[in-house]
Amino acid sequence: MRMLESSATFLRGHFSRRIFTIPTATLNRLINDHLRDNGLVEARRIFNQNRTSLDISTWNMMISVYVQRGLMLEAHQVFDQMPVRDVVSWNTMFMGLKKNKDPESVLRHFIEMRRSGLNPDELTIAAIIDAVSGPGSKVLVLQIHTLAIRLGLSLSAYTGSALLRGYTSLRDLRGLERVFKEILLKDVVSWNVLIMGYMKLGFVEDGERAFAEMPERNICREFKVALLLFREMVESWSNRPSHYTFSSVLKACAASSSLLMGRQVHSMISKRGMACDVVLSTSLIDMYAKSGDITAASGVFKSMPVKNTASWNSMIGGFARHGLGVEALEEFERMVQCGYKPDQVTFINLLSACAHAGLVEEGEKQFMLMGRFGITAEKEHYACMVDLLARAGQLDKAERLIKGMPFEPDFVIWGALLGACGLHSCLELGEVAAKGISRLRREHPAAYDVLCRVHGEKGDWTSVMELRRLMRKTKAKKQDASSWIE
DNA sequence: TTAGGGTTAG
Repeated sequence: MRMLESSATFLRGHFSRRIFTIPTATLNRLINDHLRDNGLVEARRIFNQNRTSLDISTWNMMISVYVQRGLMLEAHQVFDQMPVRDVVSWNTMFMGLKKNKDPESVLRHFIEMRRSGLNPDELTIAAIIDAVSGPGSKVLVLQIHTLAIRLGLSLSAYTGSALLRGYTSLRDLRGLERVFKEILLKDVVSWNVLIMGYMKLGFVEDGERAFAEMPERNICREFKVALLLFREMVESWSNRPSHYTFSSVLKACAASSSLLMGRQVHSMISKRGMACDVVLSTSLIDMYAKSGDITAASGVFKSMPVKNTASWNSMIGGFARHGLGVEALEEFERMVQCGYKPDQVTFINLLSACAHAGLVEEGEKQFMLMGRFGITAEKEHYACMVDLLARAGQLDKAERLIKGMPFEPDFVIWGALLGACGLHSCLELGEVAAKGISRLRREHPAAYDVLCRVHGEKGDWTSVMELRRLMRKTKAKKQDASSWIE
């Protein structure tokens, strides 16, 4: 460090007297050494003094350091002042914006990058795909995939894994398989993401249909394929399953309530001595609870030498799912006694446990006590409370709670109220909820259903017919698609 | 000089 400082003084001296021009390579190395040694202030000083003569790689490194420390404003400043930018400069910015959860800026910058005439590389494609992925972005994912194919980047495992995530988010099984086939050298990540995608889609879309079509007894078609892939991977030496692999597979087992496979994975984890991993154990609890085996979930939880908030949340959530409200409350008490700090999720789980078990008073009490732990009630907590009150038939109270909320009711809150109105055949409030949802310009799958049924029960067939007509009309509406990249 | 996949909820 002292050597670095003295060399900087030496160079600065010569520079100020304009005797020598300092070789760019030396300056670059000096700044890089400072950055590596955590000397950001000194690096920035040398950088600012010499910025006109610096290598593009040094500019990029400055941006990268700022991005890694979450200093996006500073990263932006350096990026904006660059005389020339290369693909690394753009990629580094994309990663920073992505980390900052700013997908719109990622896209804006991507378009700007294309206009500047630079071609994306595999890192660019991956960052963009991750930024645009989501159920409503079909056109974008397809466009970027097309671009990746044209540039020959869809063959890479790095880009491929992002594309796999993209197609999973579109719930596009065929797209998922096509991308996987395209990847030339599949690595552990490609396999993990594929397995995860298969499981997610298998559960949501193909579930019962695949189950019925299946020639064998206990495994749905997609799960069998995924299990075979998983075994293939376990057996191949270069693709040893890691913590990531097991965690993905467990999450997938949980999502598909695949207890059989979950147990197999559990024994693989134990055999490899990975049973102590907090994340894996938490995944195991979740898997067992979601597959219906709450005893096994509780067994894993009790055997954990180290726990964290997520583990407790997972256990409390498991009890909630099983309608074991009292157990959830008791576990929560133990959590607090053991000195763990509950977070937002803890209370969502706890309140939903009360809602499922009909423990109205206890739920209200916990809702009031949240502040003691420094947690402010957010929309999610209000949604649980609306659910709790409305399910228990206290619809007026639920409505009052919504009116008194410090924010506008959202889709989840109206949905909870709507569901309960269906349960208790309350037309008046059901219509309020349905109107609330339509004001958000959204469709609720149960909205028409609930209203039709309640109108039907009252013998109001004119309204039922009108609703059915409306339903057909909305369903027939097609989504507009437009191209705005390139 | 940039580097992807893991836990809890609704």
